[in-house]
Amino acid sequence: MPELPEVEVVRAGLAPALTGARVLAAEVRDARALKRHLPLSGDDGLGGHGVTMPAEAAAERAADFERRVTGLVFDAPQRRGKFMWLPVAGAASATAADSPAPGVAAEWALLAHLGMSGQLLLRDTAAEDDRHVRIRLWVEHPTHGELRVDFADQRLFGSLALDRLAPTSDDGSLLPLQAARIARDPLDPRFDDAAFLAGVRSRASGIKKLILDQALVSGVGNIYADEALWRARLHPDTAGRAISARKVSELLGALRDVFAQALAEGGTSFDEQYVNVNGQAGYFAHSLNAYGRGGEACPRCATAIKRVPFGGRSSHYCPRCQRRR
DNA sequence: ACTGAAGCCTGGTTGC
DNA sequence: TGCAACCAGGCTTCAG
Repeated sequence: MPELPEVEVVRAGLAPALTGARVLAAEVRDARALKRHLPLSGDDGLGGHGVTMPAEAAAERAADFERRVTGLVFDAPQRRGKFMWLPVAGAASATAADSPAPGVAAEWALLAHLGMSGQLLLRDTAAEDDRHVRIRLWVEHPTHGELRVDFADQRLFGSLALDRLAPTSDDGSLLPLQAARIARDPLDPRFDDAAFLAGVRSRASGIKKLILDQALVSGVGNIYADEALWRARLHPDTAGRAISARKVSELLGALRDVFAQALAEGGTSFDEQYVNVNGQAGYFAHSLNAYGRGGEACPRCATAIKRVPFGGRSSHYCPRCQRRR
């Protein structure tokens, strides 16, 4: 499942091939992979969620995306939490013969969220189809030539979109509107440790719920939440306001450690749900101490790891190392 | 202001 | 064997 390390591996993998690349053509095979994409004109009346898309609206959304993405030239891929995007390069491209529709200029980006099972794959133009390819782009890079970018997504929780960029409030860097409320991640040099500490210690919610809140700290999903809590010896239900400042700092350090280690190992691959841009799995699954190890011995104290329901999914923790307060 | 649940999805697994 | 129910989980929306 793509969390920060997985998304970052994909972002870094796309960078050499797509920075400066130009979109030759686009094919939307399944408009459900455009949930976050809002057509410029002809309001289809959908917020993108909760309503089954009528066939007409789906076709219009697909056509709008294909038309507007064709001809775009990308700058280097960026990431905020689990969102990543390719900024559209400056106005130079907009004057070409096959220029994009008016309104698609430097302040736009091709936004991607991988959801649960999304993959961005770089393929040779002649390569066979991977499974579950929902959207395909043909691009041309000045030095690498032509290649395909395939967005594959089994469960369709992810999506691509053209989204507008706007300056952030802190340093004025550009963020897609849909990622505007996402906090920085713990590996970001500009991450605000003090704000995180204050945020955690002012809330009554359980600490696991808090670190899954992307507005407080981004990039954390179920796997790394369980791993960081295990490392910091915190019970997932411990109220934020009951945790000492020192312990919150320790947890932040644990998040940084687990992210950095997972990044170094190419991410965590479970059930072939996550692969890099070449379709290869990561190795961090072998390094997990708690997640997915219900019933197994805690690597620290040998007590059986507990698995309990948590908001429609599961929490894994050691009942001895991670005592409830 | 906060919490919990529903809804979006498919494919592998489990149960009958 | 065949089919239904269930589970995985990020994010948004809505009801309480």
